Amino acid sequence: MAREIAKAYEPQQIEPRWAEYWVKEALFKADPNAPGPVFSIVIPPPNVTGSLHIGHMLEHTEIDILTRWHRMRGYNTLYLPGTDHAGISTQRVVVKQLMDQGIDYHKLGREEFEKRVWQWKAEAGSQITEQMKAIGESCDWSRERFTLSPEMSRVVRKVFVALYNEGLIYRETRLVNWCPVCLTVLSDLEVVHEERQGNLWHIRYPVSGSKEFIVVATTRPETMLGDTAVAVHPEDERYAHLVGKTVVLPLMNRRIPIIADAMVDREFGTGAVKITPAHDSNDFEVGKRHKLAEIDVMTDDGRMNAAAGPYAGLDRFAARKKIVEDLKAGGLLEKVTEHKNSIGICERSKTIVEPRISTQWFCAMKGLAAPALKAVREYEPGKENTIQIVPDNRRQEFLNWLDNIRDWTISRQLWWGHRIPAWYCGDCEQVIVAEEPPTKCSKCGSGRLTQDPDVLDTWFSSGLWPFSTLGWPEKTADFEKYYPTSLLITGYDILFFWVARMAMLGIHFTGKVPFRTVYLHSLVRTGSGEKMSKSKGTGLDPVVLNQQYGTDAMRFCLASMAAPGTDIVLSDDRLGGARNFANKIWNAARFLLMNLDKFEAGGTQIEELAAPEVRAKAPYAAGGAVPLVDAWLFSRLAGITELVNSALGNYRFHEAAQAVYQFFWGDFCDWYIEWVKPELQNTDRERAVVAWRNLFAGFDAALRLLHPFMPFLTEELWHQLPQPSGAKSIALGAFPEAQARWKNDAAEKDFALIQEVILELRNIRAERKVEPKRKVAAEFYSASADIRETVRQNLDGIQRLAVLSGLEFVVESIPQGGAMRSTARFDVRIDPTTGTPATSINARVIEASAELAKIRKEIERIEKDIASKERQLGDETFRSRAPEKIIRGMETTLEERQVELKKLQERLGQFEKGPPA
RNA sequence: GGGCGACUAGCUCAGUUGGUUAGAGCGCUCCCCUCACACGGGAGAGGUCAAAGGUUCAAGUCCUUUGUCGCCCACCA
Repeated sequence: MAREIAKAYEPQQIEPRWAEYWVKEALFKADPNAPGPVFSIVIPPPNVTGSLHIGHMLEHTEIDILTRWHRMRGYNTLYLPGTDHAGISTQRVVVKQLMDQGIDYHKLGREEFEKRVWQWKAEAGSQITEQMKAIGESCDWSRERFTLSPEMSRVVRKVFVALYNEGLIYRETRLVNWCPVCLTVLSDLEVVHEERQGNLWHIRYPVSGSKEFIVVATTRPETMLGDTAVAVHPEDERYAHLVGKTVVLPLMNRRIPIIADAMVDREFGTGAVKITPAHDSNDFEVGKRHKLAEIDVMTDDGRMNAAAGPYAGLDRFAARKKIVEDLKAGGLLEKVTEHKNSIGICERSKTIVEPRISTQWFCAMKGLAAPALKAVREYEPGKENTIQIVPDNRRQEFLNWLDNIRDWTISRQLWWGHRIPAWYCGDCEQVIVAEEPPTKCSKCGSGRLTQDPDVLDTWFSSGLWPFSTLGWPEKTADFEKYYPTSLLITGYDILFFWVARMAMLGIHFTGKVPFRTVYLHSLVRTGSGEKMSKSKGTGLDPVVLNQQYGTDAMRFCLASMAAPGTDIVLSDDRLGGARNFANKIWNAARFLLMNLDKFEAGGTQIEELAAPEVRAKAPYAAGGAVPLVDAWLFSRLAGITELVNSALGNYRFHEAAQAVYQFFWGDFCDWYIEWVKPELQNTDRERAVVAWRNLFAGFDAALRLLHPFMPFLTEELWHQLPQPSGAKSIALGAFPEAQARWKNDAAEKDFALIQEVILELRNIRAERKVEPKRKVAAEFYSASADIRETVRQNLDGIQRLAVLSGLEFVVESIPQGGAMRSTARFDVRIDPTTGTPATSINARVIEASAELAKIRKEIERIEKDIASKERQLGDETFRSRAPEKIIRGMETTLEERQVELKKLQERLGQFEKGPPA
């Protein structure tokens, strides 16, 4: 049976097949009755109409790595997928789409509009989940959820009504953040602040019945049309005589009072402030204190309204311009200065947010925040009902925010979302809040009821996600088994938007924290440090990258860069490196497969290699002893496995990925495979079988270690290699555990010595420009009998990997100079006459002088090192305080350094006598 | 105005509790298309860890100050 696979790894040929297989076989369907400890994770639901971006790719890679890792370790694992209706952004997308077709969504009417959005959701909504399937995320697709599905909506209504009945949800008129483009109120979090260079206009307000002016400074002249007072500080002597008088509001010719209020900063501007309660939150407070009128001078789309008199109809910025001109013309503009201030921008539309008086629904937060605060503050490993936040520095951020939390504006003037379950009676003042539509007024019995037109902030339903998706409020098997979820992986940019709200609502409604740990992943940034964004054209499209490099390479690359707490800048180089790694793995497997035939031809059933019990017994001994290289490999494997398991347990993806990389490429391919090649063909059948068994067991373990990072590649290769019949997927197999019996310090030390000997020999060859294939004679010297013995026992491998015709053990130290190298423990020399003869004299002189300089530099470095060590070791305080291990180690190193120094000095002496042979 | 983070090899970045000669990928130099892999193999060069001070037997790692850059929070007109 010929086992041939393509010469290079071609992910496009492989990925779709396994992606489909995993879904079709429902391999990752969770079973609440299955045994094992629980690992459950719910996806941060991406926007239903969105598509996968690079941030998702990182997030989902991390989630899937941990999910697959836990599953392989025998956990009862659930990875629950789903999407978010994403109220405001979805509505914007559909509105724009309609606009492109020349349709005004207002004219369509609410019902028809909602229908169109559902239609759009049906068409576009599966894109992101299809992509998730295509990149092989190991979700349980039978449990897919959507925040606006009937089931989730019922939970939303239930929660709303409960909070209302508890008095935590209320309706009130106050100054809110208004987006004139989205035409809805926004929560504080949806307003992003930006520092911008603006102006401070100093405007003269004439004092009534006097020739005096009071000068106010403002950054927003257009709001003066709604001024209802001018305020000064009560103790400001400059204006004391004016308090109680009135001014004539310029342009409007309205008389407004001069009042005294302590909120005024005497140092700022002129010390006199215009008060516009309807358009500034500070002024709103002042207005309340002084019972001032609130004059809204704008329309909901940011134009001046009728109250703005002659400016009505102008856009707010046009009005500003016009007003400034008019003031100037009237001699009322004293001066204009530059002023930097931070302004609020709508997160979605990027428009400047307008503070505006409006009646909205709010959720009181203080009471909800307290238990969440407690759960995070009191976290300790293993402590029930507390939440761990990783990385730790985000924890303080979380606590600070919750400490200063303000009420949450939960209503939105949108059509796409969970409609607020509140009805207003047309015949009395009654407000009815209920889970199901009421038929008549609970107070007057009237049937004239209208439902509140607004919908809920999209984060309201997301806030319920960890329990709404698991069947709450019913005590379903899923809820009982998988809640609280084990872990939440999400971006730190939505720590407050989402994580905090889930924590609060989860604890409030279920009495338990919704997740035990929150791991906040990095953000993927562009080369210039910005957050990647498709709209800015700076985003990398993961679908394109997956095509180009393969999903596995992409995943591996992201994982290897995902150090907690630092952002990621992705580069083609880095992706290419990961792709090369995938190819390396592929080719190592190819090597195994190509040789399997030969092995089989020798009469051994390859099925034997597939048997788990055969693999479990590795490393096998040949002739009574485990060959050094095998003992070394499995000892390394034990170390790497330990490291990977501990790194993944601590969300240190990069450490885990890099460790596997080094192991596979460096240890397994460069050394192990190269070393065992001849053994596989050994005419001593028993030895060959041992070599094969060990090779397969080693490769099998490596494949499993790699699987969470590179699921497609490993699944494909796993199926190509002999496996027990009936085994469906590497994903359902066991993850390696570090075996105590694999640990072998002596083997690691001995093989490291062999590697060093080979390295030094190759080094001389390269320096002497010996042709790669030319076998040269070499000499070896070591004062240590142990070292000599280790080298003697591994002579074949050394000769082969260093391309020697023979290695002679000499009894005396090899004189310094010529084609030799020294370390503290041994000397090696090659016979230059077997190498390539004479380069030109000129070249030799240059080389010699370069080497001389190198030797001198090295001597200098070692002398410095020796001096520092001698000083430390001679220091009594050091000896008494430093750990024994450090002292011991330093002493040994010092001895070695001294030997090295002596040899180098000898070498230098040789050089000075004359050029080397 | 507060708070946080970054500054380590030409580039992009690792470096958990301070402990013997600071690492990786890419790039660079030299040699090789050797029967798994040129998406490869072999051998190298390259860093006074942003600056200054301090703590310590010992500092890339802890403290202070400064500089540059980035982020978050905050109602200063």
